[in-house]
Order: sequence, then structure tokens, then C-alpha cells
Amino acid sequence: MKQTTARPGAGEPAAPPAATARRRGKALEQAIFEAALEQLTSGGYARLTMEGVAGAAQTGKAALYRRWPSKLELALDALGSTLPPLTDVPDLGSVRAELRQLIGTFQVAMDSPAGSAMRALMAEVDHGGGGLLKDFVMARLVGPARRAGLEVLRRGERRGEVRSGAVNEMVADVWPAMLLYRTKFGAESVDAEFCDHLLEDVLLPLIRPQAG
Amino acid sequence: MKQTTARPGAGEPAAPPAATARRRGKALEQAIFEAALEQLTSGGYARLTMEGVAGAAQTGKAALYRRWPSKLELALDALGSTLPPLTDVPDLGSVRAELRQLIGTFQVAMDSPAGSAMRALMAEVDHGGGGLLKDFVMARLVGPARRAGLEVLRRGERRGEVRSGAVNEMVADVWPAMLLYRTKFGAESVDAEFCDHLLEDVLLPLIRPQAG
Amino acid sequence: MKQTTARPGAGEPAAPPAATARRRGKALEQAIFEAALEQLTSGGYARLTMEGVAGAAQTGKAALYRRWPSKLELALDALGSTLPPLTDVPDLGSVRAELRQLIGTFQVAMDSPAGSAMRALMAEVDHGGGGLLKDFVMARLVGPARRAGLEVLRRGERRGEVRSGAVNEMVADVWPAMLLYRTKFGAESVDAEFCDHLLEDVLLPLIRPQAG
Amino acid sequence: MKQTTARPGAGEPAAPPAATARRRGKALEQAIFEAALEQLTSGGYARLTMEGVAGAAQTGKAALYRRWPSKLELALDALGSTLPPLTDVPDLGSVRAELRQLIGTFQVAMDSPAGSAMRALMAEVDHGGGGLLKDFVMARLVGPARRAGLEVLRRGERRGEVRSGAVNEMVADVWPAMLLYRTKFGAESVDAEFCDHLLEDVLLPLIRPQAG
DNA sequence: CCTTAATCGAGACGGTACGTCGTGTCTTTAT
DNA sequence: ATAAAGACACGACGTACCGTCTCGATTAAGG
Repeated sequence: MKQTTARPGAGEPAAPPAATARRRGKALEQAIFEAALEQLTSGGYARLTMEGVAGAAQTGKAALYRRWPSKLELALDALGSTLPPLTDVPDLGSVRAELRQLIGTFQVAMDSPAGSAMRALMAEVDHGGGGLLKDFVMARLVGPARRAGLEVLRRGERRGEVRSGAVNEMVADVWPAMLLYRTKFGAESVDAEFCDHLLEDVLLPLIRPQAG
Repeated sequence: MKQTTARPGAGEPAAPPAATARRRGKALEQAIFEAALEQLTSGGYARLTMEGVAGAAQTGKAALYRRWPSKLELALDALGSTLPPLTDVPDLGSVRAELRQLIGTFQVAMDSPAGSAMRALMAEVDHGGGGLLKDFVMARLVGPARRAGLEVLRRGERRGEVRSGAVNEMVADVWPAMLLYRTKFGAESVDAEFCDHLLEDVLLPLIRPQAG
Repeated sequence: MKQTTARPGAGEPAAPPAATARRRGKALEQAIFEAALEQLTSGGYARLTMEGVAGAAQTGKAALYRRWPSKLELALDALGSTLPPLTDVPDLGSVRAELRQLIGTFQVAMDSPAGSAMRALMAEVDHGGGGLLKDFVMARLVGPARRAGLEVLRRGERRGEVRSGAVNEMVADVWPAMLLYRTKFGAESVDAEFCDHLLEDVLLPLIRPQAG
Repeated sequence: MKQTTARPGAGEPAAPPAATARRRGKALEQAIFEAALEQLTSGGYARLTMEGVAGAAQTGKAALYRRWPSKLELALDALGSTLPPLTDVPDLGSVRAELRQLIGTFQVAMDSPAGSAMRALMAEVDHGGGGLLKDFVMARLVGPARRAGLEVLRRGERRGEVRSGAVNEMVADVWPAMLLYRTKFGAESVDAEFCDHLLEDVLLPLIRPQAG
């Protein structure tokens, strides 16, 4: 009458156990991250489930909740563990070249698997994420982008390539803003052509010295 | 094996019914929209549940699913029914004044209840929304914003306030991009000061004629 | 955004209409009975749904509820319209022959499609059916069976084949009781062998004159 | 997109929980049985709903579906847990006395709450129940009844109270068949008078030695 | 013959229950 | 002590029918 349920370990003692030695600490954490990123990348944040991650990582939900109080925290940590840092731009001689590289780096990063997961996560900013996600994005994405941009602009200012007074916090936000905007609402993906137009039609005119 | 059978005319003489006439068509739709917007505004998209909407609108879930195949579709329609259109900007004599008004209108719209719901929804762009949400945002928010901006800039170009060649599609995307960016990642809300800086430090320098 | 719904009669004026002339009165009733019996026979009472009957009979639910207040009433009426009456048994010369024919008739009737539906319905006796189903079974099945049995027994009594005093209401219930019992709980269906045993081992001993 | 997110330690300091310790295994099962039997007894099988049982037993539907694949299975198990076994009849000296007691025991059992639920369930035999309910009734009701009856008859045969050759499988089915038949179709309930008539007019004549 | 009223076909409506899935907590068993 | 597994209480999901109701379209009847 009752369902069989077939508790493992009841009858057959051989099949499942000791497939791999029981992981703990960092090894377990790494497996969880991989499972979480896989789900994030393939299905977005919505289809990232604690149950699914536990299953894919061959562990129990308790192991997750012991480490992260919520799905968002787990996702953030998983992402943080693979997202490559936005490195500073070396002196390439011209603002144009340096900005071009900055944009290109950002673009490539957002097209990577980790970037895909990142984009999936960013969607949650307005939600229950509260400050957590916003902080994360600021710390890992927007902050470095702005900082690197400011450095490039200041270097150009010292070179005389940049109009005096053109460099300020807001100007440094223009290019990440445009890239994220394009990512979310643009018809196509962020391609090289877009980056060129952004550079030539927006960024350079914005900082160009006024009169030859 | 499910029916109540409760033969008509058995016991209770129809106590609860006929409280209000049964709504249909547009009337019902409107009630559903109101309930959905209330939930969207107060709890965000995550706390918008079909069950909750049905309950608040005093109807059944079937009435929802008959009209919208998913939560997102419902939310979009509900939003579309209240979101005020972004009207064009009249000729105010100067590009600065017109851009200022454009930005202000957008800012006010995003701060309204409908705008709050809108922001809550935008988070879903990357998700299962597929093209739906992207299309909606393009049609109702970004598209009009870009169009209005382009018109203002072209008018300024005719007046000679705008540097020749400065007006293109990408430039018209700068101000909505910056506003949405600020909305999502900025520390504080979008206030008047931010709008002023955006105008003075970014938009005007970008289009200003080269020879002062 | 909204589902299409495609109201018939909106655009295309040609396709669906006038497939068959609209039925009413007896013709419609007959179609409903057929649909109901089909569902009763194939899936039992549980899978007989008003919605399904309306669909299969190409009519609306209102046409059903206008005629029958409940599913049970419909089922009963549908059944009543096809169930053949249990005719009386002619004088065959011996109680054995007459009882044998009585049992055989009953058995055949219960094996027919209508009988299958009948069995499906009988299950509901204890349920919400209240007196309705019980009355129906009594009037159409048990009553005639008992009556016909009593007549056979009395005829036998007059012939002297039946022990004096053996005939009473309860004895006349034995054979229908045994057949229904077998129908519900017996391992196999009611076959000829079973009928023979019932006759030889139970019914005849029960009424046989005591001493040769 | 479904989670509440409601971070732990946010607002309410855990008001409702820990009312009673969370039940598991047998304890939970018992509570479910009680709830199910209550619904079965009061409203019949039709008004026994999984949702209702879960609610009354203060658990979730998942806990039910984890154990029983369907309502019928649950009902059967619940019933099986309370239905008293039909004990064998001791030697009382005469077949009449022993049969009387057998019938009486059965009658009392069917009038008990569990018996009421049993009757409600028996209605489902012909339905989707497949063999399940049939098997249950055979194992718990009909089988023991037949077995006990056979034993009584054989004992009587040894005593000489029973006509030689009168005892066979079919004869042992007569009294349960008559009782169930009466239960379902009889005008009144199964009372003492009916039992007496059954005994005197049917069972005893059926087995009485031929030579008075 | 033409209006008028009834009824038909279709399906929306407000509900209840279904069976599934995921959440976050808690137990159990075996390392 | 912690890992793996999964039960537990809960809430929402999307579907199926219930019985009531509205809405044209059709059709049988009465004037």
C-alpha cells in the first residue's frame, strides 16, 4: 500500500557509497561554486535553486545554509570566486588607445561565462537583494571600471589630450553606463562596432579640448 | 469524485453570493491590474504572486491564466495600462532648458508608483523574459526617451547651439543610460543635483560647438 | 502581450458555422446521453465530467444544468434510457430451469455496456447519491430481480418443487445479493460456472423439500 | 523568482514556530490517519481531500504524497490502521449460536465509525481503485468472514448439525453477501431482526439435514 | 410572414482541489 | 563535529472541473 521509498543503505550495501571520498572545507565549497555557476549561467538567477545546487554538487542543503544565509549570498560568493578583476590600463600613449582597451576588456569580461552569470545577477539589484548585490556590483564591477576610467582620463589630462575641467566623477560613469545599458536593452550584443562608436561619438568628443 | 454535490436548494439560502455583480471583460481586467500594481509596487516582482493577485482582485487564478500566460506578461500589461507616455518636449528656446525638462520628466516618471513598479520589472530583462520585457522597455521607455532626445538635439542643431555632427543615435542614448545606471547602482536616488551635473558636465559638453 | 483568444465570429465568418443544424429537445438529449454513457463506460463515474459531456456532445454546460441538477441525475437518466428491463420468466416447467434463466439474464445484462455503466454507478450508492441512486437501483435492478425471483419460487411452490414455507422476501434476495457480491469482490467475472454453482449449491438446496 | 528572501534575523523574532516539536515518522503518520478517518467518517470518501487532511493534521501535502500516491491509498491505510480484525468464533455448542454471533460481530463492526468509513470506501471498488480496494476488502473483510464461516460450518458438520455436502465455498459467501447487499440497498439499516431472519430463513435451511 | 421568445453553443467567471516544486529548518546516519 | 541525505511545514505554481452567468445566433412558435 505504501510507497516503497527504498531507503538507501537499507538493503543493498554496495552501490552508492564511497564513490568519492567525502569532501569538506574548501574542496566542498569549490564544488558548490561550480554547481551554482553552472545553474546561474544556464538558467539565470531564477532557475538557480538551492535544491538543484545541492543535488548537482552531491551534497545536502544543510551544507549550503551553513555557509550562506540565502541564495543571493551564495550566488554572489560563487561569482566572486571566478570573476576576473578589472585590471588597470597601462600607459599606451593616447587616451583613445587606453579607453579602447578599457572598453574592450569590459566587453570581453561581460561576454565570458562569469560575465553571463554576472548579468543574470544584476537583474536582481532592485529586488530583495537590498544593499548586498548593489555593493557587490559596485565593488567588483562599477567601482574598478570608474577608477580605471578616471586614471586614464587624468593621465590624458596630464598629457594635454583632455580638455581641462572635463574630468569628473560623472564623466567616468558614462562608459560603464553605456555598456550596461546596451547589454540590457540593445538589440544586439555589445560588439566591436558599438565600442568604436561609443569611443568616437561619445567619449572622445566629451573630453576633447575645445579649440585646436 | 471531486464534486460537492450540494444539491441546489438544499440548506443555506445563498448567503454570500451577489455581493457585487460578477465583473467581466474590461472591468475585471482593471481590477486585476490594480491588484497587480499594488503588489508590484509594495513588494517588487518577486512578491507578485498569481495567487495573491487573484485573491486581491476577488477572482480565480483561471481568470488570470486565461489572459496572460505568465506572471511577467501580466505585470507588463498592468504596467502598460498606467505608465504615462513620455511626451515630447516643446520648444523652450534653448537646448539646456529642453534637456533639463526632458531629464526632469523622466526622473519624476521613474519616481512615481508606476515607475517604481517599472524599476522592479526591469530587473527581469535578462531572465526568462526573453524579448518580452526588453521590447516593452524599448517601446515604452527607452524608445520615447531616445526619440524625444533626438528631437531636442536636432532642434538645437538648427538653432546652432549644437556642434555640427554631434547628433547621432548613440548620443541620444547617453542620458537615459546614465539615468538608468544611476537608478540601479547609484548610492542615492536620482535627485535634482544629479540631473544638473548630468546636464552640465556630460550632455552639454558633449554637444557644445567647438569654438567657444 | 495578451493571449489571442481569437473569438469565433470575430474575423472569419465562414469556417465553423452550420456544421450541423442546431439540435434541441429530444435530439439534443439523446446526444448528451450517448456522450455521458461513453464516459461512464470508459472511465467510470469519477471520470464522467459535465464539461466532458458538454464537449463531446457539442453543446454547452448550461444545456446540461437546465435539464439535470447534478452529475448523478444525468448519469441516472442516461443509464435509464438504455438499460433493458428485466423481463419476467415464463413457465419452463421446473424451478431449476427458470432460476437458471433468471440468473443468466441478469448476468448477461450486467456484462453489457449498459451493465458496465450500471456497475460503475452502483459504486456511488453510499456517497452523496442520497436516496436517488438507491432508489434507481431498487427500481430498475433489485426490485425486478426480486419480483421475478419471487414469482418463480411461488410457481415452484404451487408445483410442489419448493418446500412449503421456504419462500419469503429474504430468500428472493439471495441470488441478486450473490451476483452483486461476486461482481464487486470476486476474483473473476461472473461466468456460467459460477451461475451453476450458485444454482446447485445454494438456491436449490435452500428451497428443496426436506424429505424425498 | 519565487523566493521570499526575507533574510533571517530581519524583523519578527520567530513568533509562531516551535509550538510543538515537529513530528516525524510514525507520530506524523498517526496524526494523518486520525485526520483522514475524521474526514472519511464525517463526509465520506468524496469529501476526503488531501488538502483537508494536510490542514487538519497540521502538515503539508508533500508529506502525504511522499507516503501515498493517491487518496485511495491513504484512505485504505488509514482504515487498515483502525479496523478491528474479525476474530474467529469459539465453539458455542450449536451452529445456530455460532452463526448468530458471527453475523452479530460483523453487523456491529460495520456500524462502528471504522465500519462507516469502510462502507464509504467500498463504494469505490469499481472505480480507479483497480485491484487495490478489492484486495483490501478481500483481505480484511470478506476473507476473514468467509474463513470464520467455513470453520463454523465444518464444526457443525462434525457435530452432525449440518447436512453432509452442504459446506462449500459458495455457501460460506452467502451471509457476507447478504449483509453487504442489505447495507447498500436495504431500506433500513442492518438490525437485529434482519440478522435473525437471515439466520432462520436462509442460513439454517440451507444447511439443515434433510431428514427432520 | 414576420416578430418574439426560448433555447442553443460557447465560454468567462469565482471557486476548490489537484499534484509538483522549492524554500528554509531539523533529524538521522555515517563517517 | 561535520557531511550527505532527506523529512518536514509551508507557500506558490499551473491545471481541471465545478456550478453560475452572460452573450450572440438560431429557431420554433404566435399574432
